[in-house]
This record gives sequence, C-alpha cells and structure tokens, in this order.
Amino acid sequence: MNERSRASVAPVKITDVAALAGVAPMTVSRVINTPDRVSAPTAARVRAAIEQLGYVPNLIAGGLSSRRSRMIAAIVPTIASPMFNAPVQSFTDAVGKAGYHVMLALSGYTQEHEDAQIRAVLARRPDGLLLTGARRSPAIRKLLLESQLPVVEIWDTADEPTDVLVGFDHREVGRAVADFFINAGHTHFAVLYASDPRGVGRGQAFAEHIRSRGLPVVAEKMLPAPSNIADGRNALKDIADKLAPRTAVFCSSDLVAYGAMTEARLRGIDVPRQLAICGFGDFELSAQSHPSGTTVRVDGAEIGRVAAEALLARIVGTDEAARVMVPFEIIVRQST
Amino acid sequence: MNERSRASVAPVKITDVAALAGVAPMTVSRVINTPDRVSAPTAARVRAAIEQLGYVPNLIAGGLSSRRSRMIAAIVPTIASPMFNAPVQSFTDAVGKAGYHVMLALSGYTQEHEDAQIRAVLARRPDGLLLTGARRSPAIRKLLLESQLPVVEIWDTADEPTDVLVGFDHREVGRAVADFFINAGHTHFAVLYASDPRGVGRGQAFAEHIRSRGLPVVAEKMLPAPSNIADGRNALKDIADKLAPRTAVFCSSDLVAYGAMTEARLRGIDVPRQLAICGFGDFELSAQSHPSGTTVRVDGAEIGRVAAEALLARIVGTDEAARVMVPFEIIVRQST
DNA sequence: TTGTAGGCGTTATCAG
DNA sequence: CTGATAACGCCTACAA
Repeated sequence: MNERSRASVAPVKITDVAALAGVAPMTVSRVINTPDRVSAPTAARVRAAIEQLGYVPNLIAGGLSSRRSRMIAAIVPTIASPMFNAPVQSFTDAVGKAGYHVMLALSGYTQEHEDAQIRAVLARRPDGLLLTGARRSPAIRKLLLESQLPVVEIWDTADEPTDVLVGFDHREVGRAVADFFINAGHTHFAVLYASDPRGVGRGQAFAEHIRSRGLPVVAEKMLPAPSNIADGRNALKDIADKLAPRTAVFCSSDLVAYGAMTEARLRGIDVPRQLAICGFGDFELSAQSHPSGTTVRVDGAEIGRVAAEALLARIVGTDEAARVMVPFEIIVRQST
Repeated sequence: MNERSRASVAPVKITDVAALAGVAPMTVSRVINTPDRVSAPTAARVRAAIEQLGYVPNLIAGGLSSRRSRMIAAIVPTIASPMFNAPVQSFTDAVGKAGYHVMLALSGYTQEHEDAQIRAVLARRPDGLLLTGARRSPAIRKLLLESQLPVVEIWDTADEPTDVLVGFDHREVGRAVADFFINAGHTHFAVLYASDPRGVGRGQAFAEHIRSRGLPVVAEKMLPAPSNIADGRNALKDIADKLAPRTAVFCSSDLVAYGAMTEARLRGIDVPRQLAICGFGDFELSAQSHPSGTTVRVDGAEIGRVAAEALLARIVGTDEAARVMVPFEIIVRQST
C-alpha cells in the first residue's frame, strides 16, 4: 500500500555498529576505510559487531560526505558488439579491483543521445568517466573541462582529447590496409564501412589512399551503424556487379567481412582468388571461420585495461593527462 | 598536490539556484521532480536560473535524502556473450527511459564471485537488482529476502525465485531438442555443453531424455563456460572418432555449434547428412552462416525488456512478484 | 502554491 | 589511537 513498506536494504547503520562495539561511529568508519589507523583490539571488536549485525555501509551517504562516489560511468554506443563489450568488460573488471563500480550508459550512435547520457550521468557524481571516441560537442567539452572530472576517451585519437586518451588512429588503419592490399599486388578495390565516425574514418582513408596512388575504387558503400553480418551480405549483393574479376575489399568490421565472404561463396565468387577480404576487429569468428578472415587486430580488452589504469591514476591525483596510443596489426589469414 | 584540487563536478547547488530565482530550495526541487506542483511563472524563473548556472542536481544527495537511488544494479556472468549482452542492453535502455541508471557488475561463472558482487553492490542502495539465473546461495537469498529489495532473476526458472522472475526452463529446452532430433528420425546422438548451470541443464536433460527413450548418446562432453567457437571446434575434434555415421549433436550455444560445424566441414563430415547440429541462442551467426544453423531461439532483448518492466512495476509498489515464462522455439535451418 | 525545519548516514576535521 | 562536531546537498513532512 504505502511506498515505505519497501524497507531499506539495511536498516542497520554505522551508529548501531558503533553502539554495539562501544566505540564512536568514526572509529567504525576507520575500521572500514583506513584499518591501519585503528588498534588491533578495537578493530576486532568493531568487525565482530559488523558481522553480528550484518552491517552494509551506505555508500550513498559516504559518497555525499566524502565527495567521492567510488563509481565510474562508462558510456559506449552499444555492448552488443565485441568492439565495445570487450573493453567495457575488462574496464569493469579492472576498476572493480580498485573498489570502483561502473555505471553503464548506452549512447547509440548519435551525439545528441550521447550528450544526454553524459549530462544525466554527471548527476551521479562519478569519480571518472569513460567515453567512446574523441569527438565531443562543444557544450559537453566545455562542461567536462570545467568540471575537471577525470575522463578517458577510448577507441579513437584526437589532437586535443578531453583528458586521458587510449586509442588509435582509424584513418591510419584504413591507409595501412590499403598499403597491405597494394603491396599484395591488387589493382582493384572496394570498401564497405559503417556510418559511425570511426568506421567512416577507416573506410574513407582507405579509399583516399587507394585513389592517391592512382588506383580505382570500384565500389564504396556505407552501411548502418552498428553493422552486422546481414549488412555485409547485402552490401556484397549490391556491389557484386561492380566488382572487377579480382578485387580487394576492406570492411569496417569482421562481421561485415564475414557476411561479404559468405555471400561471395554463395555466388560462386572465390575468396580470396576473385575477392580478397579484410575485416576489422579480429573477432573470434575471423580466426575460426573457414576460410579464416584477414583482419585488423586491436586488443579491445587491453584498451579497457589500460583505460582503467590511466583513469584510476588520474583519479588519485596525477595531474598529467596520459595519452596512450595502442597498436593495431594486420592479421593475414586465408581470406586474402 | 592537494586532493581537493579535484573540483567537484558542479559546485553550484540547489541553494544557489534558489537564491538566484528568489525562491526556497524546496521549490527548485519541486520544479525538477514534481513540476506540476509549481506555478508556471515560478517554474519558468527557476528553470532560467538552472540554465544560467548550469545546475546539475546531485543525485547522491537526493538519494540519501529520499532513500531512492534511481539506480538498478545488473549482475551478469559476462557481457562478452550475446546470451547476456542482449538482455543487458535492452534492460538498460528500458529502465533508462524510466529515469533509472544501471550499475553493471560482472560475476563470471562462480557463485562466490557473484555473491561478492551482490554484497558489494548493495552498499550502493540500488532500487532494484537484476540477477542472472535463479540459483542463489542460502546466505544471499536470506539477505535479499530480508532486504525486501525488488529483484528480477532472468534466463532461468526456479520453483521459488527470490522475487520476480523472467526466464525459461533450460531442461525443457534440452528435452525439446531431443524430441526434435528423435522425431526427425535420428538414432545416434551427442551433446556438447558449457559448464555453467544453465548449459549443464540443457545438455544433461537432452542426454537423459535421449537415454530415457532407449537411444544411445555416443558422446557427451563438457566445455568451459563461457564457451566459444574454438571450444566447439576442439570438442568436435575430440569426439570425432566416437561419432556414428549419422549423428545428431546438440550444442549449448550457437558459437559451439558453429565451431563444431566448421570443424566437421574441414574433416569432410557432411553437415547435415552425416552430422546434424543444433545450437542454442539464435545468434546472428546462425542465421547468416552457410550452411545456416538450426538453433533454439530465445529473445534475449525481450527478456531484458520484460525484466525491466516487471522490476519497475515492483519498484513503484506492486507487491506481487511476477513470474514470466518466456517462450523458446526451435528454428530449423540447414544444419539439421 | 510555497516555505521551514530537520534529518538521511556517512566522513572531514580538529581536538584530546 | 579515538572521539566530538559539523557538514555533504537534497528531500520528507508539515505548516502557512
């Protein structure tokens, strides 16, 4: 009936523990947060009281008082793609070991939504922020800079990141794949890329690099973001008639690449002889499919770990804004 | 130098807004939380002040005072698998629309770790809890029941769920797949399942059902959890010599099924003629691979949505603990 | 419709 | 090493 019937999780509070242990609340607090500042016997008595009462500290109250929420907000476009769930997973594990929890917000692929999520999450006073990509709207950038909140941006690079950055240059990836194809003797090229900023960066840089060498891009197609296997299949259908007898195609993700490869096989287009395919992301699928898929490997889990480290360092006081460029590597497999 | 140099995100607080707008802090609070209880002109003035100062309400303080954190904790084994990232994604979106944020915690596949995560997250005083599976340790079950915290358990069923439950019976899935194979005329069977409780449930129920019909399970193998494509490939290697000329194999996930299928093809075992394969999860890969994969479809995103709805209903006051059984369905494709 | 008083549960700070 | 006191910033409850 009454909403108050919903009892609070732990009616027992620090004063209850203090009373039972015969100490001041502050001492209980110390036993929990700075145990070395309490004498062993006192600590033991307090711990017994905590145990006996089943006391669970209220981090909300603690956070209000200490102005540290021990919580980090992570905002990524989606966790449905290995591109982002790998770093989120490792980030969450890493900061968890340092006693931080992660508030997860999904931004989709529009800046408006991301802005809204950032604003909303700031109301929770996170101790730090993980953001995807390095493009912020001016208003948000200003907000973040003024707040002096530790921020780590991942999966991209920028000349002037908001704060800490752990990423790589997507345009460089596009150029590297272009060179890889060119060096392998290819003369005709195609590119399929998702419409998110990073996918576009990889795809367009690939095409530009090819053209800058005076070579033809016979097909260039933008896909939805996030894109999946079906998008890759459909895209290959769409460009099939434009393909030269021997074409090298760069796809903005391994899912798209796998879809293209599957559709090619169904159409009797031999991979890699008639169509060489390179994906991006090094998802497990690429290593385990047959033929296996050439791809660009970026260690998403490593990015998450490094991002966690850098952000935590920033939170505890390093004034320097770290900037870590993580490597990428073309893994050559059977599809090229 | 000093840790206090790290300025709080928004030094401007409700009293600042109130002063600027010439009203009491409580009125500002009302404009934000219950706008219809404030006259239009007052509200307009307050909103202008909020805008001008860039005020961001402090939900930590609000939560302490109101005893409602507007936050829900979600604990899943991993978000690296579509099995769990789909529900988490849709759950997060759904509760987000109702103004709730999601605190994400990863439990791995051990109960100890899950217990620890639950305890840790309770310190944040979530308004609700999303848990995976329906098996809780006695201590945790007691803790949750006593706390009267709204809890939704997903992806499994149980006779006595902790509170709300949105799931399905994994053993029933195993039996259904067994019947499907039997009805298709199969006479020899195998099963590969991940060692998590639900994978084990599906796999063992499959094997038991087969045997209860007097039919042979020629191979039964447990895989790590979470298991992946490589595990599926390796498992098929291991059991290859035990397979009858025509065997039907049930895999505890589509990744395992895809791995088994790939390995079979490499060994010249024809799918589906010599080896019929059914997976679980209906990941996109199964629909788009070639041959496409027969699987058991469970709508993970739908589970997340329904879980959000049910939990939110519970949070705002419904005393009834809902129990929603979601359907599963065998999707027949080329691999059987 | 608006305001006042008091407290939510914890920790910073300073004193002993 | 331990304790007393005063916030932290907001909202519930009640009053005007």
